[in-house]
Amino acid sequence: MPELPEVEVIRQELAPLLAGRRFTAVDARLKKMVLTPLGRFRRAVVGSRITAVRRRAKLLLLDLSSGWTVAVHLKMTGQLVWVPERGTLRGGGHPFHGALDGLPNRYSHIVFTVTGGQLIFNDLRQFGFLKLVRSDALERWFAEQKIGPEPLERFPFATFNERLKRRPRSRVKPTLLDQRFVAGLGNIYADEALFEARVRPTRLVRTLTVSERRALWQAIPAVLRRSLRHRGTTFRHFRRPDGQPGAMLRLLRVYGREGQPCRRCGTPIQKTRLAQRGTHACPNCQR
DNA sequence: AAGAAGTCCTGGGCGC
DNA sequence: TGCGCCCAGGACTTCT
Repeated sequence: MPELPEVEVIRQELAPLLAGRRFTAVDARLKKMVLTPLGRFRRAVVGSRITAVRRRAKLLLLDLSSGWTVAVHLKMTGQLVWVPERGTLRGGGHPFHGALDGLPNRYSHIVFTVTGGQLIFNDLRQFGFLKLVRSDALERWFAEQKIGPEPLERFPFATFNERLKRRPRSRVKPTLLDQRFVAGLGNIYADEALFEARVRPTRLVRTLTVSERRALWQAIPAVLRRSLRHRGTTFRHFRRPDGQPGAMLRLLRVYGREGQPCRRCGTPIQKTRLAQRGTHACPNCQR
């Protein structure tokens, strides 16, 4: 469930906490979470300094002084929590399934000891992963996966429209969710962007008018930036590195609002299933 | 080539 | 009170 804004919030908040610190130990309690052979992983990480904390798509990237980068994918329930040697975690009093109680706990699958604290990878559903990639081979790795353009960086309409033209027969929402089409959207912000652009999620790409394409192209970064300002959406599991939730949930316009009045026209928001995903839309203002 | 379905996994919420 | 079932969905794989 962490999508681009949530991963970016983690990056922004983790970067000053980790910059220049050194890994002194790695405790891989659940080995399958590390996609790299553990001996190699440990040799690259332990003793290395963290030189940068970056993000590409939904991947968080920890650049190390050893020339390696630890790529972290949180998938749906992953969390990266910073526990300082002295200090406390604030849960924020949000409804939560206990995954931050008493860290490290049964969901803490990887525990990094860092000078000054611990960096803990929690993941209730164990879908997330860590992978070691040579820093100078990262771009090649992204290219192999065909990860699409970053919507908050250079993202010209012409490129967006060209990409739409390549998949005329696809429905628009599955297209937005495809990381090869555009990087970083997940179920929440795909629904939010379609609402913002007043486009039905089931529309075939080839039927979108130029003004609808433009509206969608504008809506994507607008929705992501708005979430970023509010430090992301905490639906269940998303936590910032200090354990606090994001504040975007109550500002969402369609996601999670089935039956509630559309904020534009008052029509009850409908929830349907599209490509095996819960899909929220206003049946009146999305055409 | 697109789309449906299966896969990983746990806990919450529901009906009975 | 408790059991069985479905749902949540990121991204990959397999089948149609």
